[in-house]
Amino acid sequence: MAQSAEKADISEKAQENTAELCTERIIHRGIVESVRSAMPEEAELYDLADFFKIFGDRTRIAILWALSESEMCVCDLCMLLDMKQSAVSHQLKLLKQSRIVKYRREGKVVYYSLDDDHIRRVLNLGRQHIQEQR
Amino acid sequence: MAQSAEKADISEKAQENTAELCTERIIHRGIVESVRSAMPEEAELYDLADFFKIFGDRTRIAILWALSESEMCVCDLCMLLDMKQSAVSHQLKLLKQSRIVKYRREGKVVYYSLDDDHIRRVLNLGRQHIQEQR
DNA sequence: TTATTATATGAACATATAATAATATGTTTT
DNA sequence: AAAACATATTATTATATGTTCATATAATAA
Repeated sequence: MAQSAEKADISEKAQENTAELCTERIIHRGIVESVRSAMPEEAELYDLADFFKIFGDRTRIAILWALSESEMCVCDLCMLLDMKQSAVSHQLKLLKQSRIVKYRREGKVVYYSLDDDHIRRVLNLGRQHIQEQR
Repeated sequence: MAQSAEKADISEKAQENTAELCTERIIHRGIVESVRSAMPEEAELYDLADFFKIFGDRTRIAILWALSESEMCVCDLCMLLDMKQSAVSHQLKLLKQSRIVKYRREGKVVYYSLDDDHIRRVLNLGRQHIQEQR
């Protein structure tokens, strides 16, 4: 009843503008509704994606891997990774903003390290995963 | 000796072309060398980054969150996420290629689900992390 | 067979992102 | 104070990525 009403609604919309909305029919209404109620808020989806996005770059993974071995300064990272200082600083800024690394200053030198063991655990899960896929 | 030779070499290059190489001085040679020996191969860095990259998108996170609740077909996902079917299929293809989701066909309908508990653990670690940051 | 439905794919476009060059900032040393 | 140095930032450019449209494929029903 509610279902056929909605179907009518959908085909109406489809006539107006096929491109505007998802005009698919629901196949498993019950599942869709129960999953919908388990979905988080928009902001949480974006935060979660943004968190993982940081790990999704070769340069940042290299930096994180290095920092998982030892605290390092920017200059050391440049040399290790054979990269321009500004490129390294850019990535460190992102890592800093996401609270994935922390830093301490000692005179002119800034030392970076992993923010907490949480980050190390995420890294290790990823390492495990790709090991298994080989 | 080797060191001063290298320095001379670097400043020479710097004169020719400042942009060519990392011209920074090494501050902590010992650390750089020991970390260098702990770094993985290039391919492993890329694989790890590619793995996390998949989680670094709102749409894919939404799909994964949904699939962590229940197996779903493409059509259901379209309705749940209010997205075009082709957009959903494109993302499912990426998830499939990375072996993050698996699928089974039942007639015309294709059901997707998380590939293994590994994926669920990665997701949950991420969820925990952003919870703590709030 | 043809029609219908569910999903997949290719190409194009718009946006996001990483690296670079050039420059600025902040710290120490002289 | 000025010079030297380590790091940060801004603007730009090249590349990567997500969504859309159009179309293709696969399975079922008539």
